[in-house]
Amino acid sequence: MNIIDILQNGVLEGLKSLYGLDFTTDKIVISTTRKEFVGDYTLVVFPFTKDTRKKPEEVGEELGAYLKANAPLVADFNVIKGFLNLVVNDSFWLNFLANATQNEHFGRQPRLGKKVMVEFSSPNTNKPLHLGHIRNILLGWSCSQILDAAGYDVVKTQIINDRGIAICKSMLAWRSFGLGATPASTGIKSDHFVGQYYVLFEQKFQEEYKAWQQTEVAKAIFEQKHKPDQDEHIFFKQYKNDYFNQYSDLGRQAREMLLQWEAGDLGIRNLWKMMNNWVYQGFEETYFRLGVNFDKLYYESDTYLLGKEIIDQGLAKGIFYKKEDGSVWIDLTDAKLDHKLVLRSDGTSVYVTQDIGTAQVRYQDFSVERMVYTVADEQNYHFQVLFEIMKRLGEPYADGLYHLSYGMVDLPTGKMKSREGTVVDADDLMAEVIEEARQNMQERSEITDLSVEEREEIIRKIGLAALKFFIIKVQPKKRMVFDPKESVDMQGQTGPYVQNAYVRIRSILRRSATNSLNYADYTNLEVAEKELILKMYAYPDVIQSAAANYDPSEIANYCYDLAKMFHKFYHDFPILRAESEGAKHFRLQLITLIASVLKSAMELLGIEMPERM
RNA sequence: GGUCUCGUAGCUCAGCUGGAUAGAGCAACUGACUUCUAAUCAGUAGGUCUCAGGUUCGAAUCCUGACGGGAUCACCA
Repeated sequence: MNIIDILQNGVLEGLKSLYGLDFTTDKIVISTTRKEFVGDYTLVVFPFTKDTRKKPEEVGEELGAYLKANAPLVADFNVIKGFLNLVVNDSFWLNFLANATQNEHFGRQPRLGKKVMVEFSSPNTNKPLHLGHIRNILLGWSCSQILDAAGYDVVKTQIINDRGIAICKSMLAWRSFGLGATPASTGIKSDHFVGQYYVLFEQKFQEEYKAWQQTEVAKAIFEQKHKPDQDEHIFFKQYKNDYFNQYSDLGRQAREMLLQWEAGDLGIRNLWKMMNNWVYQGFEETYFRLGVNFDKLYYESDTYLLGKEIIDQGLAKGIFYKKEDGSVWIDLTDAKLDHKLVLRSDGTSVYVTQDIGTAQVRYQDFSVERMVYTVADEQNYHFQVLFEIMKRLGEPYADGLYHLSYGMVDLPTGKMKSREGTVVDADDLMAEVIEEARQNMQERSEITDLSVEEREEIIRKIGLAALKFFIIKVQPKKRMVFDPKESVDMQGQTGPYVQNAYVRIRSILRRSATNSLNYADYTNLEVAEKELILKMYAYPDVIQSAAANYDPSEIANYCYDLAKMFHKFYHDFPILRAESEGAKHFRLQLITLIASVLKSAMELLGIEMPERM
């Protein structure tokens, strides 16, 4: 039982016995004591003043005395204004420390026997991964790890958007202008290779579009359709899609290719397979570098036709309705949403339809109770609609659907745009941040005795930690700013700072020859020592909370807090040269647990700890 | 315009279901390595928590409204 629960119960009993009053636990607010006051936990007594008709100080004194006499855990208390500060028996903390150090799974919950699927990354196969994907991947990955630690059986998945007009653009450009070049023949990483042809298509298309704008047809369209406040430049910028669909020769070829693909044209399918395989190879490398993997892959080319049957069934049940033109809709206005199309008039599926079908397939494949979709917040509306539809269809897992929505990563200049070449590439970014770590390392002498390989491994861990921590420490739903020109920080509230705390501890433990620890005579804990123990006592709750909120930033901030407390402790107190053997042994035990919690917590974020740095 | 979302120090961010004097880091300035790794620690300075109401013993936190940023409102995915 958690200590806060025990204290709450004690307070309940106290209120009953002292005043004959019954309260519910939600009125009993207990939090950790602020560090400027004496105590471990603090009870807010204001809520009891009304019923007891006593002053807060009086109630505090009486409750404190009761707890001290009746709750074995409570060693002492003091009252300041309306706050009752409780001091918990040191033996409780010493016990906890000993037990937690023994428990190699400390913080992790026992298996619940419940399955949850986490979807993340889900890239298009026409270009390489960028900074936006990195936020997505790190969130999805750490969420998976956190749910696993909270007792769930997690299936990590991604849906690969391997079909559609965008992929055809890359294919068309390669076929028209590639002259048979391959990643192998050019030595370019294979997903970047394909991405180059996507960019090339856009360039050629822009040229074509510019030329067309000078034609009589174009001028006539401008005259006829432009709004009063639009000049030619603005108008044609917005007209681009229409041009692509109606007049563009390249657009016509791309659409044709898509139709051939859908018809199963062998040549097109082979080209598609070849280029997609290039992309997959490149993605694999990037995922590997990032340290992530998946348990199951879904491909849009397999799922894009799904969902129609469910729509038919729902139509029979009256959940959907059919318009005269044959299109099928659902009315969600009573859920404050709009009418939504689910089947086109030609009977084909749209985006939601696919997602409805895919969700059902996943449920059939894994019988998961919950599904987490890691997708940027621009799709909030889509997921509201999807989840509402699943509820109305009465799917058994409908209540377990969650959209892990996150804000875009902005550059200081604004939004990233692939067309304007302002995208920060994932591979480049990782390379840069590792280079940054290498630069920093050159001013240090700590690991000069190691081999080149060992040093490189450490540098890699530090660089990636800086990048990952920077991104994960921000709450998912908030937009964040990333300046690629400014090097990623390695000092202060960063990944390397947390790693450094771990490394310092490992260094001490390497030097200490002691294997059996005996600190039975060490009974008067320093305030700083107790604070550290309290912080670690909270670790399991932090995991639970992060899992419940699908929020890895809670773990990141916890890591930073704990590392900060340790760094200060390290500075203020000797460990190997402590004032007594008891103190030394106790502190060795303490920092052993700190190291293990830091390592465990950072692992939940996908961040590796070096032994030295 | 409707809906959703964000607004805390110059910058990047914490602040849990309302609780004590709103906290970190970066940048600036100052100090601490013959002592367990200075990627560290300590200090100075920096705030009308966007604004206005409301609920409450108590509001950065909850409610309403305004202002500002963003997203979204396709027979695209």
